Amino acid sequence: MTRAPHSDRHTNPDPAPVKDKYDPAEIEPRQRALWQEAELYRWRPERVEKPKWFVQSMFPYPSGDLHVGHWFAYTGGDIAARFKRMEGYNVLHPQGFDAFGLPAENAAIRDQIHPQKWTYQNIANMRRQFELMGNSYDWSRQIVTCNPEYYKWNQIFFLKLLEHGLAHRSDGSVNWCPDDQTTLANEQVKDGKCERCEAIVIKRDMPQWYFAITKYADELLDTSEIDWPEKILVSQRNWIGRSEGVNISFDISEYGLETKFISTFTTRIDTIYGVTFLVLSPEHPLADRLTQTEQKEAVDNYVTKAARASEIERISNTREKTGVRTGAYCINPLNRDRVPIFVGDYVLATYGTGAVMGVPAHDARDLEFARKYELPVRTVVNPPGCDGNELQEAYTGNGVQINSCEFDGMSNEDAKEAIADKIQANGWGERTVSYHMRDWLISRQRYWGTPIPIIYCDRCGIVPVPYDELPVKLPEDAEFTPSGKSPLTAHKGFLNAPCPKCNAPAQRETDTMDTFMDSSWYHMRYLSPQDNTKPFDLDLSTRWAPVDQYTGGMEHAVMHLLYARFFNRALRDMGLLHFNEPYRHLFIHGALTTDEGKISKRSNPIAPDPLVAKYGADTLRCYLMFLGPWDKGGGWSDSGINGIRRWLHRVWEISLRASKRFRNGAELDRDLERASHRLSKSVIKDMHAYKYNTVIAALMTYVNQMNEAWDRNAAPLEQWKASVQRLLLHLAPLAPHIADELWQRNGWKFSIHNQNLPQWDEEMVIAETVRIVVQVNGKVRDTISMPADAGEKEVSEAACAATGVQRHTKGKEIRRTIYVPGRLMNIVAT
RNA sequence: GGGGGAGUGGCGGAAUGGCAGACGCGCAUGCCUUAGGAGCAUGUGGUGAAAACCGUGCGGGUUCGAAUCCCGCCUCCCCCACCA
Repeated sequence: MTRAPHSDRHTNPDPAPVKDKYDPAEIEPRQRALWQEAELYRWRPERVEKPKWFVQSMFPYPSGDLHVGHWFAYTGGDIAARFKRMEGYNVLHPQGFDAFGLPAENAAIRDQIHPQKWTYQNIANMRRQFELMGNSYDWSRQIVTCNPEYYKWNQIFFLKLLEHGLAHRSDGSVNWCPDDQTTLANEQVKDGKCERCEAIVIKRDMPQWYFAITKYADELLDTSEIDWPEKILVSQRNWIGRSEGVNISFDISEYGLETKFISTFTTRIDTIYGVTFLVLSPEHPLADRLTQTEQKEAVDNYVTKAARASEIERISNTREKTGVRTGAYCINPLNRDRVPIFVGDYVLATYGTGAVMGVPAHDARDLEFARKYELPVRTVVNPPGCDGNELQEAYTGNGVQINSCEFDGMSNEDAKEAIADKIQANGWGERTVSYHMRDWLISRQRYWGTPIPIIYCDRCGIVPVPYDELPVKLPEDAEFTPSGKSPLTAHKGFLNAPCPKCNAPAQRETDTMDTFMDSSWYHMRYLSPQDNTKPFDLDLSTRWAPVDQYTGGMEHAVMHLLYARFFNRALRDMGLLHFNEPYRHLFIHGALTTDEGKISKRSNPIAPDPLVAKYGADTLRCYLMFLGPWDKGGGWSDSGINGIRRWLHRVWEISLRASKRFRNGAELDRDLERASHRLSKSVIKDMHAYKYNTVIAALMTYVNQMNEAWDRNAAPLEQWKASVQRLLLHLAPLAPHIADELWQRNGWKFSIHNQNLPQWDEEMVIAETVRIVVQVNGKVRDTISMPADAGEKEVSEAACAATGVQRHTKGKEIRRTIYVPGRLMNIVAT
């Protein structure tokens, strides 16, 4: 229903035809059609005269609908791309879909819809929603990772990694539902139970494929080639978790097993004389072997229970440290002490050697454990100034060795080296480096992912699928059962295949790859998305890589971003590309939240579409960016969106005002001129820092200043037009539709998005006179107005004479003055 | 538990050693209007008649000067190996 235009029934001082009103619903689709027709955002690699700028936002998972969280993330990326174009760069800004993953499979089970159909429906819908945003993507380069033309390259990379010794098959622990006989993702485990059948979930080992990221651990610690936020670099360093220490063996030969020693890793070999017990992880191969008959039942029960706890639970310091005696003992090689062996779940099988030496005096967790099981506490590093009383807390700092035989009296730092030397000399162990990072487990017991191109043959063993048979495609007629079991294991046509070597009946690998495989190299695929002869173009990649600017969310701080760095190096070492780092600059935007937490598909999506229908895409874009700094995120509420709409209406009106009715001034309006140069200075500076909220604030201020200039009636037409141009040019990256519409309505050449940034002149920023704040003893007492070029002496004299200053210096002696040129004068008086 | 970030008016935020609260929301008053979830104008941290004083989570410190730097504490949010 259309409302009657009431306004022209009444006296309107300046009646405007309806079509001159700002109507986003009319102009936004029209502008987007013009851009598309002109192929405005198509990447043109042949334009080598311009410097290149590859700017990429982390591609979305096609979960169904874009929510305002997506808009928040992708608007910022688009603004960055548009700004770089106006700075004169040749910009590539692509987009795609990270289309493999668990939700598609869940939908298949729940709604009996094929994951492929579900995924492509979602992609179509999200493409439509993306286009509403008006982002400057080159959609001709869209990639979809579940397309066989894409995942074929995952399979080829997998085989190449295997050939180069960078992929291996080893046991790994999974969440296992004993009722459904299937692997569960962490998110499918609710309170230790299977979310489908409520059976208690256990940990189970099964053979899985890994990539040898640990071989690159030290290289990944080198971040000299990348400009990333420090918080991300810190996260990656912590994740890699490099620590230097000693592997030392404790003698268990008295039990007559083929294994004569338990190896433990410690970074504190200086505390070796303080060892009063030893703890094995429940998964440790010796845990069962060493357990004495009378302890057997207790240990078995404990190990079964431990298999149910998650890793994060287990290493939590608030959780009580528990363990159980094995009844066995081992010998500390340095002092021949015989110490008891426990099994405890605060020790992780995956870190170090899966066994730790217990030094309760110098480790908080060990102390807690020792107190619980009444084990002795022996201090071996004396804190400085210690009076010899027993320590109340574990002491982890430096000090002097005591109770440590010939090392007594040394600093513990020196003792670390001396003890390590002695251990190496006697063959009890060796210095080693341990990493917290494990190899990258890529196997997933799922359907909706890249099939791992391997065939298992009884005679030939593990046989790679030959390159000319790739891709190994997902069968389309798979069945999705409520148990969640991988459909590939039940699909005879997929499972059974002849061995490529001996042609005997054999079976395919039914696991698929982690979706982080897809995202480890996708940026390169944007350069040649339709090329079926190679994964990416070596020449283009050499010229266009690395990605200059990558933006995304904090949740990818470690895994995706570390895997991509690893993968790039692996490709380099296999001769497939010639650079080290995939992403040169990185920007991590914040998250939009509601009272219920972070906005996401899973928790509380807020749909942008109704807001676009009511306010327009430009208003929503600006509103989201005006909420706060892009890297901080913030709380979502639409309570202020109307303010942005009002402002864009004012931009509309002020930009078209002169053509209707211009009140000409004769001379340049100096205040407006200064405001213009100041605007460009602050906008350009803040755009480089992604501070879009203050960019918008500066533009709002400028609109107010233009209105003041209009009221002064002082600006000549040319100056006014230049001001409108400047306003629109700086607005264009943020609100691309209205900026281009107004640009064209003013008769300027299509498109505003092909224009260069306005220039500014530092001399024009400086005012002729400056207001100087005058303080007495640090408190503001007056302000004075001075010529911009006034010297300190003149300012000081004027400041002392100011009435507000006089009042507070009367009867006092002026000790000194501090002058901040052009800004502030502080008078110290007592 | 570990790692990261943040605490400023009624609200979102600005200011990173120099006028605290830019810009906007909300609110108030006025104008316009048959009408307004529209538009325009003015005002808007607190106390106070004023002068002035107080004020950036809390307590201390450095400094001529601290939201900003340092020390100690409190609170909240985000991320953490099969969600992507």
